[in-house]
Parts: sequence; structure tokens; C-alpha cells
Amino acid sequence: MQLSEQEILRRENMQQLRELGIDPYPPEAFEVTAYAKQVKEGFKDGEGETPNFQEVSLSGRLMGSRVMGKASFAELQDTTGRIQVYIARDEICPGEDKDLYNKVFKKLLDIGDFIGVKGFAFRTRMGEITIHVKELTVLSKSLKPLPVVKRDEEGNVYDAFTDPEQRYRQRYVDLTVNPEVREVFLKRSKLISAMRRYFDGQGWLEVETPILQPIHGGAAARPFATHHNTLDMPLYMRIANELYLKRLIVGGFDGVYEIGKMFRNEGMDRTHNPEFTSMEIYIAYKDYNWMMAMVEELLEYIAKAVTGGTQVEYEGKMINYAGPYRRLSMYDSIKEYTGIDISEMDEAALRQTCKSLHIEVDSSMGKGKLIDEIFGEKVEEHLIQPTFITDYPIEMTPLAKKHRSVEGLVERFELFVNGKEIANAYTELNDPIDQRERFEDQLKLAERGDEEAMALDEDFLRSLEYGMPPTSGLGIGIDRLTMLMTDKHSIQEVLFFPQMRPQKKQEGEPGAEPGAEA
RNA sequence: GAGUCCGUAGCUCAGUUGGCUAGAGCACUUGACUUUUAAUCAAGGGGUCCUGGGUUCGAGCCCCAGCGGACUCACCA
Repeated sequence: MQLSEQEILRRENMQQLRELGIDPYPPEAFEVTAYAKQVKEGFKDGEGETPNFQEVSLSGRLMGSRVMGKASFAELQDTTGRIQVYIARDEICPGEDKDLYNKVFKKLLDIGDFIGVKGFAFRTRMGEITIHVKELTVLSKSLKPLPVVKRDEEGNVYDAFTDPEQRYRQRYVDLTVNPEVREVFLKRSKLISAMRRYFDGQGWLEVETPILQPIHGGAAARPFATHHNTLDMPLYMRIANELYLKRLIVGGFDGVYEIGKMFRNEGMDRTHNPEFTSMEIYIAYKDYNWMMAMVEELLEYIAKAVTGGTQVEYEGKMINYAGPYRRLSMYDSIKEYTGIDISEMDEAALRQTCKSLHIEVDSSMGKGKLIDEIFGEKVEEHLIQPTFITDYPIEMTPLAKKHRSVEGLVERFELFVNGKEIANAYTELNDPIDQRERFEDQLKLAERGDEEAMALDEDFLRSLEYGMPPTSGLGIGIDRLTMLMTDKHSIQEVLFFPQMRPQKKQEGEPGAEPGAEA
């Protein structure tokens, strides 16, 4: 592998450290007693106050230094942020031997190296809270130069590390030099933990169900197929976990939820990654009306936990997550945005309506799909504030219970925010006879050419025959919800490691894969 | 999958109608400097111009193909 000039220099610096008796990768733990943010926010040196943080120990990456002869300022970046450190030659080298300053600090340390410092906090003439270093320890040498992103006092960024490909492929670099990226993932983590906390507080049980499934049920999507050698059978990466969670309701749990990865072998773009995180929850003895109220409470709780408030800006629009949200039936929403009442139309009339609205259709589309097309084309984009769309045509929803009062509809809602679906819920179908018929209708759609039609799962039907209590279920796309809560407009920005094409191997560099050097 | 744009130093980017040895800032090296902060000052090193063909006296630039990426559109969450 061809090393750059700077990589060679860093290796030489590492060697010289060894020659000075300094292990560039010491095994000992380094005791940390304070963090950058903590010191910067908590330091007191006002009138009549005794300064605190007078004996602290911090560690982190060296992210820049300003050497002025016998004294220097450097930037130390730990997990909480950056703090300035002051290093004076005669402080860290009290004796005759000035090597630690003149050689180690000035020559052999590089940007990106992990160091530990012990000293005391003070305020410089310029007013910056700084650690006055008494002891300096090398903790880990960095052999590859990091991009150096500079910021001036107005917050302007120079030489930003912004290339999306490099940022996603080398997320560790992105996280090191772009502090705002780290914030997004902290929020993602807060979002998931808030959700979990909310569910656990209700007494619902977090469960795990199979990722490798013999039948890819519960949703309409193309799966990843794999093969189990010992059983010599095909297995599919799950596209949904719905049918397994319902089996657990059959088995007697009143509330179960799972937060986990789903896998769909479909296109990739700024809202789709082949694997994505979804939360599904099923609560016995509830219906979709109850579930809407729960979602309102949940999202308000999450918004507060993640952003501190219920108003969250997205793409310049202020989204209000405080409930209650507007509730609108699918037919009413279409009437509102097109002026057309489709509630009494048959398939031919719907097809004609699509034509008049300039919506492309094909012969494989049934009644439900046609309605979905109209909705997707004419309504979705208008649903900016959180809005529940309720009561979907039965054809497109084979796992939901028939509507209690309107023929041809099911008890389903989707929650739309900023024109995008972020939650989907039903009053679950628990009538095993009806469920079998619905699966059979799906098979007919499949024969007609609908590639997304759902497969029939005999074991699931068997479980329903034993009896499932009335139940409401809900699914939420965690990645998309994270996008909304962090004002990020592509899914890659909320996934640490979004799926990428394989990296082109460099010539003479068979170990281009990460980790191959180790 | 379709369209548009892009690929030059470790990073961010210039590079004219094709014309001398391919440039800048940061980073790096050497030197000066004991409260600086995008530190400053002086000097210096660093390039497979994505890859492979082609046109040409001559290609970073033009043509063809490929690889990789970004954006927009279509489908799934």
C-alpha cells in the first residue's frame, strides 16, 4: 500500500516515541475525572469565588495546536466536545530534560492522537476556559491524517469535510470532525430510548422475533433470500414481524413490541435503505381509535425527550407534535383535495377518475390500489402537520379488521407528517375465516401480476383459529421519525452505516476493506 | 431503472479557446515566538489530474467506453 508523505511521517513519529521509551499504544487505563463540556460549563472563577476543577484529568484527541515557542495552546476533543489546553515547556518538563515538550509535544504528536492531560482549569487573557497542563500522556497514536475542519468566531466553517460518500464510508472520520453529526445520532438514541421508556412504563413487553423467516409475511415487499445449509431450506430476511407479534398476543401477552431491523430488497434513495429500523407494537383489547390517542401521546413524549419541545422544525416548516392530530378518512381526504367523491365508485369508475386526474394506472391494479394511487398523487403532499388518515379500502389491507360500520373499508390509519407516512396501524383482523379469505384474495392479486401481494401463512392462520383477543397494532419507521426529529432529509444522515456500493479496490491494495490492515 | 452534474495534493477547491516544469488555502516539514484561538511570520516538500482507449505536434481540458459519486424523477417504509 502506498503511504502518503504524511502517513510516513506519522509512522516515523511513532517510532521515535518508542525510541524515547514512550509506548504509542500503552495498555494502562487512563483515569478521567472531568469532561470538556463539564469544565467549560461548570468552571467558576468569579469575584470572591474559589476556582474549581483545580485538579482534573481529561483525555481525548489532539485536534490542533498553536505553538508559540516555549508555550502552546492545543485543542483537546473528548466525547463531550472540545476544550483548550495550555502547555508550557517548563511546566510539563520541570527538570533539565525538555524532551517531553520539545520533542514529544512539538514534533512527535500529530492531530488525531489521543492524549491524556492532568492539570487545572483557568481562564486565559482572552477569556477562554482552558486546562493548564502539568502532566501529558500519550494514549494512542494516529497514523492517518484527519481532515482539518476550521471554524472562526462567527461560526464559519473552512475546509469542511462534506463529501457524502466519504462521510458515510468513513463515518468514524465524519463523527470525529463534524460535531453536528454526532448530535444527530445522540438524538436518534434518545428517540429510541424515549419510545422504549414510554412502552415499558405502560407495562408492555419488549420481545424479539425471527429475522430469518421461512415465509416472508406481514407486508408487501420483495425479500432478501438466503439458504440454511443444515435444514437445506430457503429462508428470507424478514420484511415485517407482524405475524409473529400477533402469535404472541394469541399466546397470552397483552402488549408486545419489537424495535428492530427489517430488510427489503428494493430500491435505495434518500428515504430507503435496504435495512431499516421499525417499531411494531400490538396491544390486546384495544382498537385503532385507542391507538390514535396513544400515538399522539407517544409522539409528544418523544418530541419533548429528543428536542425539548413539541414544536420541531423540518425543512423550514414548524411541525407541532402536541395532540390531538387531525383525523380524516381516506375518502374525505380525497374529496377535500380533488373535489371528487369516490366512496361509491366501482373499479371502472375509479380507473376513469385516475385518467381524468392524469394518474398513470395499469391493468394489475385493483380497486384498493387505484384509490391508493389517487391518494398518493393528490393528497399526501398536503398533509404537513401530523394527520391521521383513516379507513382504507379493504383490498389493500389484508391484515386489518373490516370497518365496524362502512362496507368495503377496514379499520386502519396511517399517520402523515410533512407529506410522508410515518406510522401505520390497524384494528387487527382476528377472525380466522375472514383472514383466510383475505389471504386468498391476495393470491388472486398475485396471479393478476401484483408482485407485492402477500403470501399465505398457514401457521399464522392456525394461531388465529385458537383465538386472538381483539387487538390493535401499530408500526412506526424509526429512521423516518428520526429524520423528522433531527431535520435531516436523507435516511443516510440518520444511519451510522448506510448501505453503499462496494468500494472500488485500489491497485496493489488487496486490503482496501476496512480492518484489513489490522 | 431514467435524466442532469461531478471526479485535480491528506482536506476544500481554482485551472481561460488544448500550449512552458499543474496552482491556492488549510494540513505537513524546517526556523522564530511563554496567554494564543481560522495564532502569526519566513522558507520548503508533497500530484497515477478516477481508469482504459482515441484524436492531436501537444490532453487536467476534446471524443468513446468503463468505474465511482451527488442531485432530480419513478417504486417500496
